[in-house]
Amino acid sequence: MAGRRKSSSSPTLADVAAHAGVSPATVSRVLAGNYPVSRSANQRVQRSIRELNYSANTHARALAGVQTKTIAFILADVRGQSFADAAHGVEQEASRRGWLSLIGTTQGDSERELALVQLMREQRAGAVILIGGVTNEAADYRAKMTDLARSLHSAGSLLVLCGRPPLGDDVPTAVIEYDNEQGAYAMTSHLLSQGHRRTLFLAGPERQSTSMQRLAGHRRALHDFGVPDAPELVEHGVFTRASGYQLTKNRLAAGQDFTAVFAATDVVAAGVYAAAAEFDLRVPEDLSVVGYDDVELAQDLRPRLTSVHVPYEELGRAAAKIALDSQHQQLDWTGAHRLFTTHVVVRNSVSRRG
Amino acid sequence: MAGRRKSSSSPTLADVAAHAGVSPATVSRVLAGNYPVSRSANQRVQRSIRELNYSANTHARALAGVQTKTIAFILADVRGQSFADAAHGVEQEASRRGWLSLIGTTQGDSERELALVQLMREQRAGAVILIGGVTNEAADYRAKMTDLARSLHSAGSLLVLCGRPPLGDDVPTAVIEYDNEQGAYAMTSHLLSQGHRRTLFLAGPERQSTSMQRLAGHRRALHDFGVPDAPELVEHGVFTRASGYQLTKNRLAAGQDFTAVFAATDVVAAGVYAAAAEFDLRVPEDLSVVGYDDVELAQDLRPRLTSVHVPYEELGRAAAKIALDSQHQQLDWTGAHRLFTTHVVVRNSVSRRG
DNA sequence: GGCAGCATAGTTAACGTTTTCTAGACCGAG
DNA sequence: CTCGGTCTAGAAAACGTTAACTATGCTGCC
Repeated sequence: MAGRRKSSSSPTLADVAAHAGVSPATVSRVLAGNYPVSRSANQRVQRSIRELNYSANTHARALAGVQTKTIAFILADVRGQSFADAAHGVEQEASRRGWLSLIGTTQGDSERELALVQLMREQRAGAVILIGGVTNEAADYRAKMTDLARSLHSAGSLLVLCGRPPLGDDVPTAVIEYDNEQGAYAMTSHLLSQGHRRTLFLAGPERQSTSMQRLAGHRRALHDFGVPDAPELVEHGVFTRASGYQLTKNRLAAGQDFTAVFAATDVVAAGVYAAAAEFDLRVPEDLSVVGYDDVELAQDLRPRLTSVHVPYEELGRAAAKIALDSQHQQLDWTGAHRLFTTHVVVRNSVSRRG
Repeated sequence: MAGRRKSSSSPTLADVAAHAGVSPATVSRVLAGNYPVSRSANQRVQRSIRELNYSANTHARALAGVQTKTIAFILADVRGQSFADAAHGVEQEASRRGWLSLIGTTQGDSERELALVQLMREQRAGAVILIGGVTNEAADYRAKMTDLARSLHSAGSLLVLCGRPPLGDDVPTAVIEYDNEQGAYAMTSHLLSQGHRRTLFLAGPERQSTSMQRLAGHRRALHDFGVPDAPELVEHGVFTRASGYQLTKNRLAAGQDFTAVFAATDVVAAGVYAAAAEFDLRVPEDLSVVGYDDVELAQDLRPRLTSVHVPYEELGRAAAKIALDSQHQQLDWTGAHRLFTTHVVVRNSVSRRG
C-alpha cells in the first residue's frame, strides 16, 4: 500500500514540473505560451512533457476557469439523413472556428433529451443546439427545458432551438426554424393542381411538432382548394421506412381509395414505394408519391421523388454560427428568431389526374 | 468592481449550502445519497437546489475523482449511413447501461482524429471507439496514435479500433474488424460466376485501409479465377455518391469497356446508377452494378442493389460492450480481436453474361 | 450515572490546473 | 552605486466537488 495514488493514473503537471526541475507555474506557462519563459526552461519542460507523455486534465483546466470550446448538438437519431446533414453543418462551422462539436442522441425520448441538455450544462458547453420536433408537450417537460435554458443562459451559454417551436417569449433561447407548414401547403397545392383529390397523408407521431405542422399545412391547402376534410386519409406513424411501408401496405390491402400519398418524410416515402411495388402499383401512373426533406435518397428512388427541400446543412451552420457568435463576440443572440424557407422540388413521382 | 466573481456564473454547492443553512458536505451527501442525512436537512437542501436552480459542476466532480460515464465514438462523417448505424449500436449499448455516448467527427482528417482522441483522453472518457478505415499511414500518425492508446490505457480507459487494422501487438487496444477482403472476394467471385470478365472497380482513397482491403479481395478473386490483372479497371475516388457518379461518367464518356461496376460502397453505387441512366444504360441488362455495406439505400435503388452485408449496428454494439466491460467488470479486453464476417446479398443488379 | 455506540453534522484536505502576486537578478541610466 | 525597469521564476490562492476525519448529541445498557 504505497500511498493512495492509483498506480495507473496519468502524470500531472506537477510531475512534469518535478521532472524538469521547475515549478508547476512554469510548466503551465510553457503550455499556455502566455508568459515569458526562458529558452532553457522551455526546452526542459517540452522534453519532460514528451518523456512523461503528459496530457493536461481538461477538468482541472475547466475548473480553473478556462473555457472548453465545446458545442453540443442534440438530435433524436443519427441515422436520419436530414439531421445528419444538419450535424455536418454544425460541425463544419464549429471546426472552422476551432471549436469542437459533440453529438448526442436522444432516441426521441424527452427524458433523455432533458438529461443530455442537463449534462451539457454541467459540462459547461459553450452552447447547446437542439434539433428536431418536440414530441412531449407535457407542461413538465416545458418547465424543465425552460429552467435549463435559463440556467444555460445565466452560465454564459446559449440554448439554440432548431426546427422546433420556441419555449416562450421570456425564455432566453435562439430559435431557428424552417417552414414546415408552408412547405406542406405548397406540396399539397402541387398535388391538387395535378388533379389529386384524395391524398393519403402519412404523418409522424401524433403529438410531434414537425409532424403536426406539416399536417396543418396540408389541411390548409385542402381547405383553400375547397376539398373537404377527410380524417380517414391521415395516418400517424414514425419517420422510418418501415413505418411508411407498413402503413401503406395496410391501406392498400384494405382497398385503395386515394390517388396520391404525401409522406411526412423522404424515407417514409421510400417505404411507400416498397409497398406500392408489392401491390404491383406503378409510381406515378397508379399512385403518386411525394415526400419531405429532399435528402439524397429522393434522387435515388425510381421514379425520382418529388419532395420539399429543406436546407438542413445550412440550418446547422446557422445554428452553430449563432451559438458561437453569442460566445465569442459577446453578441446577444438571445431572442433571435430565424426562419428558413422551403420549396417544392418537382421530380417524377406525381402524375396528372382527372 | 464588486468582487471578482462573474455575476453570470452558476450557483455552487456552497451557495446551496448557505441557502439551506447546512454545510457543503451535507449538500453533497443529499446529492449522492450515500450517507445518512436527516429528513429535515434533506428537505431544506432539496428546496434550495430547486430554488437556486443548482446544477453540479461536472468538472469539479470529475476532478474530485468521480468518473463521468462517457464513451466517445469517433468517425469521419455522420452522413454516411453505415457508420451512423454503428453509432446507433454504440449508443444503444451505452444507454442500456446508463452511460452517455458522444459522437465526434473527423472529416477524414487524421490530424483532427488525433486531436479528438487527445481531447477525449483529456476529458477522461471511459473509452474511445474509433471507427472507419485509416487513411494516413504515415509513421508519425501511427506513433502518435500508439502513444494515445498507451496513455488511455494507463489512465484506465481503452481505445477500441473498429474496422481498421491494429496498431501493433504491443499496443493496448481492442480491435474489432469486419472482413473487407473476404467480402470483396466473395462479391467478385459472384460477378465472375455470372460471366463478368471486365469489372470496373471504384475504390476509395488510394491509401485508405478499407479501400485497400476491398480492392485486395477483388484482385485475389480475379487471380483465383485466372482473370488477368487489369490496372486500368481500377479507379480511386472517395466514398460519396458524387464520386461514383463522376468516375463512372468519365469512364462511360471515354467508351465503355466493362460489363460490371463494383463500387466500394453502396452510396458510390448510387452514383453509378445515376451515371448509367444518363448514358441510357439499363442496369443490369447493359451494365451490372454491385456495392458494399448493404445499407437501407441498397433496397431503394432500382434495380435493387446486390451488395455485401456488413453488420454495422452489431459492430457498434460489440465495440461498446467491450469498452464498457473493460471499465465496469474490470475485465481486461486489451488485445481482444474480433472479426465479423460479411456476406453477399444477391438482389437484381447483376445480369448473366457470356 | 457513566459510557459504548449510533445517527447526524461539520472541517478539511485532496483533485490538477491557472493566475495573480511577490521576488530575485540583471541592466542601463543618472 | 543606487535606482527604476525588464525578465524570469516561484508561492499560493482560487476553481467546485468529494470523502476521510472529527465532533456532537442521543439512546440505551450495565
